[in-house]
Amino acid sequence: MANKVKFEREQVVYAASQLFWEKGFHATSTRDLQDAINMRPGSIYAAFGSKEGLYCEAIKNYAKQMQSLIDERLVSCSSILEALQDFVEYVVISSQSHTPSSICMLVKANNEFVDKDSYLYQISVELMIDFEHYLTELFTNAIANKELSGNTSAIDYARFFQIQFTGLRSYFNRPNVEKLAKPMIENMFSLMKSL
Amino acid sequence: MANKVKFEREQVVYAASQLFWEKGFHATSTRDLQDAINMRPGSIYAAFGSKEGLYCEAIKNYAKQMQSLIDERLVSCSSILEALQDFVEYVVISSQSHTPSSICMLVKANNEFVDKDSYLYQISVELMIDFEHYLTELFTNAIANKELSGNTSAIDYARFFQIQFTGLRSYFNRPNVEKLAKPMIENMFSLMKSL
DNA sequence: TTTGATTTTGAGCGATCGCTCAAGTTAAAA
DNA sequence: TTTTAACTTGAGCGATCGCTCAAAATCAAA
Repeated sequence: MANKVKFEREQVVYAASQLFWEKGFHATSTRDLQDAINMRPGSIYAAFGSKEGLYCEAIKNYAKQMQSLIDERLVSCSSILEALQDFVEYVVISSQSHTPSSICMLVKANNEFVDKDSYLYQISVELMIDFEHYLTELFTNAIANKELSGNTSAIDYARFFQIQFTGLRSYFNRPNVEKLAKPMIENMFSLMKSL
Repeated sequence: MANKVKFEREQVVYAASQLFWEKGFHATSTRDLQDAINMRPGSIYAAFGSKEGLYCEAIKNYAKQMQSLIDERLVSCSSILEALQDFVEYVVISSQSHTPSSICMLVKANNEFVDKDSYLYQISVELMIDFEHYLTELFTNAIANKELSGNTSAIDYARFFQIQFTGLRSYFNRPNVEKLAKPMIENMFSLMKSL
């Protein structure tokens, strides 16, 4: 052997994800990253290969963070829809002040990487599809639990959820609309239940 | 006097808006712009002051393009809701192949400019609010025409429209979902009519 | 200890960035 | 035709970009 790495990979990737989430890929410089994760270029490139490599781990880390937020609520809430609504309210309302951006990092990535052949665009699509599958499982269970009618398929509920959620997060990325959030989210869920 | 400018400002700004819309502000280099608008740096900076100055004119031009798309349809369609639905179908479906991005340039700008004090972020908010006011007028008329119930206020219809529209455009910025668009848009409008 | 494989460091490379400005070109006014 | 103010050109500036690599530091094994 000889020597061991001195950084905590998980912590470093998390810190990088926060910065990339806030500023996007292009507007985040490697100098910004050096400061944020407290590593020198040589170590960064030994560990992650490139700015793109680090971004790739960062965005995957972000996707996990999102799912964890839902998973926690599935444990503490008494129904799947309640957990989802609590999750949406947390993301759109409560977390605003201590989160890098109102906008989903996957959506930001999907918007930013214009070249459809690029690796990072494809990763963004992959992670969004993963999330849709995850939601579809939840809605499958919600239908089985009679929380939702079976008039709409689980995948269509998942699509509906993603569109509403993305639309809401986009809408609340502007000043002076905070008070509208709660009723709009309630509206989203009552619409969903009426599908 | 002495000499006259040799470029058509409107055409140049339009060409710049297409490039900025596609690639975003940070990923568009001034060399890219030079090629796209066929001007040399000296002329560009004499006419627009800075990359930011040109972007500013470009995004305002984009907002006008959007409103024109609706205005045209208000003339040719027999109701306001029909015009809006045709507009949404055009943007989400028909225009996909010859448009720089599925994503609204205002939304892209709003996502990209993180610093809330920056001029370009504020412009993006301003233009979104302008568009919301424009929509509110349309929905005011639609309510007066009995195309929509008066149970919901015009501004709330406008907000609903923006959230759905943004969510849809985001959803369709991924491959292999084209066939879902038409029914989803129909769903959006039938939901809106049921509000 | 000493050794030596491994990791960390940071000066700095070549490329590209946004932008400037002196020189050349143009055309209305004299 | 000459003058002259306005416009266009493009070489290139200083700054910053993503990234490299030789040297220094580190620590398990000998």
